[in-house]
Amino acid sequence: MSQTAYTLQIAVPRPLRTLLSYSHYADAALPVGTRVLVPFGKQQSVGLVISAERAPETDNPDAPFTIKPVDAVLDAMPLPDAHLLELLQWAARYYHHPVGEVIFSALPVALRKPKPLSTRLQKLLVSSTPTAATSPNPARLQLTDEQQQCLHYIQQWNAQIPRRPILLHGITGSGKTEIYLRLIAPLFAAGKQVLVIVPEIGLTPQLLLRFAHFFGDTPMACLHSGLSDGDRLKAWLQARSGAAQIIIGTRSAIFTPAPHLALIVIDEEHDASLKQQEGFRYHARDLAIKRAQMLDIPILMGTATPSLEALYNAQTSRFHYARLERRPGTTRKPDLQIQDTRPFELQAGLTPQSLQAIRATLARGEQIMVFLNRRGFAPTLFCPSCGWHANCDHCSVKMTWHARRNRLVCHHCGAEQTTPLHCPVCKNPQLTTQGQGTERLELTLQTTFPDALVVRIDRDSTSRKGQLEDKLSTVRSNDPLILVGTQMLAKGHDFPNLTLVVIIDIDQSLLSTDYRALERLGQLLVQVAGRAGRADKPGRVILQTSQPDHPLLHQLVGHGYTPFARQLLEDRKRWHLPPFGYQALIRASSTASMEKALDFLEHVSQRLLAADGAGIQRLGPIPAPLEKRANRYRAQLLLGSQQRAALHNALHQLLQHAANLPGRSSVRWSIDIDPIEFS
DNA sequence: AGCACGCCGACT
DNA sequence: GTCGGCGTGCTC
Repeated sequence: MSQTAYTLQIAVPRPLRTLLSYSHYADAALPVGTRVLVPFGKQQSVGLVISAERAPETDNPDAPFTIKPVDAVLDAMPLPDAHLLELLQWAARYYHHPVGEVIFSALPVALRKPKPLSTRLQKLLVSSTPTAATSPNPARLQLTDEQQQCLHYIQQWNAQIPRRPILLHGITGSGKTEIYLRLIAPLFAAGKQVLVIVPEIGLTPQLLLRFAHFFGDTPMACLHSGLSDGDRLKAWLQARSGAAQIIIGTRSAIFTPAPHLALIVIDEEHDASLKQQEGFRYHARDLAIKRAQMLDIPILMGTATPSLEALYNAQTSRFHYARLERRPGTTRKPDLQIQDTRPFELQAGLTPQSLQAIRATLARGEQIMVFLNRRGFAPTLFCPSCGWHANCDHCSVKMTWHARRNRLVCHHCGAEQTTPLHCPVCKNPQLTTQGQGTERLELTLQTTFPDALVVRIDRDSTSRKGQLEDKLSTVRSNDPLILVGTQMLAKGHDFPNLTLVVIIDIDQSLLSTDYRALERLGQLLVQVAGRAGRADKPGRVILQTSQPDHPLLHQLVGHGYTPFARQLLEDRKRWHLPPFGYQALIRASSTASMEKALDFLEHVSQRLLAADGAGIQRLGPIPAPLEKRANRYRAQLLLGSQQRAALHNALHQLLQHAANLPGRSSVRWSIDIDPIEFS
């Protein structure tokens, strides 16, 4: 039997911006997505077939390289399917990231090595015709009229062509999950699959429980960071085969293959953890929208605090927009008030009114949360006599003092050192701490309220396994207590007896130069405030600040999130900032000096100007807000344009030359499309 | 990313 | 004279 010669385009997991050509002799073309082993320079590499076509009869005599044959075919069938590969290639172009790195970073780690799938795991791949799923658990809540109405709208929209993504803006506790469940349930009888993306808060145990309870024994695959490589691969293969009908996971789960995918749900659409902040910097929400569009399936994004991008898309009718404004069971919204800290001598970081409110709440047998987004005891250790501050040796930041461990810790690089007994400069033995951290807050609250139970929840107090669960169950016992915590407490948890939230130290965000800081603060405040007053008890939220007259803070407190966000959008429009303009951030870092990083970006900037980038606004190069981190000097160049295409064309041209930009070897550099983090 | 090649400083 | 530093180039 004569075999046919094929030319394959192969992606390899290296920072190459092209595919490589290999030859292969076989009876039939290898399917797209098949893993192969290929010769690569002096080494071998795993590779993935992107295309296969019949090789020309005669070799091109002046080809710039010789085409080598693949060494081996690793699997009997393709792993990512054709649709997923198309999405990944689109993402590689959009994010200007090397295609092989994009593709392989989307695969489970176990598939990045040149090792064939074991026969045991191959069995998981055998495409199962999904059996008619058991009907969902009938133990369901009755929908409220508002929820019913909302569900009805969404179902109508989903029947319309062309489709639009749907933004579900529902206040905390309004029952967004109920809507998700009822949209998902009808899909299973037809053997369909659904993909649910959640933020990384321990994979939202309550959401997971809710799903498990509602859908009974419908096969579910969970993909989160706690999984071992083996378990992750298994879950992935079950989704790939069609056997797992509910696929629920964090950011990277957006790359799970699902042949019968019929709906994508993005929970907490506004959440920053949906954007990868290293390497291939994709946004899972945006890729989900693209994926749904490619498959022509519905996509639903839920949140209590929509991103400005999503709100703008709703305003301009690119998204459908549904609202849930009522909490079932209670009618009262929490009472929000701003508290000026300036006239008072703070005790434990709290104003007399806040302390009084805490005392009264404890007396009623209810719970309080004091929210402070800074862990440790004190953010500064300094010498009052000569002014020395404990700085990190590796970063341009002050170190945080942790009392329990009696150590200085850098929250940026993790470096630790023992607390000095004297000032290293003037030998003064009286070193002083300054500022508030959750550790100090816990201690001072305990001293102020000696009879109260004080529970602290932050990264430091929950690092041991089971510790977080223990603390959460203490809170859920509903005994009166004071909860002290960071970010970790902002979302996903439901504490029925919590009726007072005190938020302290938000001044940093109000004064920040980062144009996204206020949006994030607004989202955080609303999310934290949403913890107060569940069930039948009214909630109260006290916002301590030394900027009580900040107009946007008033907007938020007085009129709520939507007018606040509209105001922010007006500002963004005026300055042509996203979503009214498009941005890309080029970062460079050097171990040698700031100069090196800035020089490199200066070359980048010149190249852009010389190329078609004349219409691109350039801000920088400038040192990054965090100038030095983990021994690397960091600089950035921010690019902006009102035309997305113009920006992307300029970047594309720039990258043609990226391989020979001067200084490229001594700096580490990266491109961030649609950046949301500027530090 | 890895790996080789190449061109200058301080070693037996 | 050569060992090895890392700046540069290449992988079908």
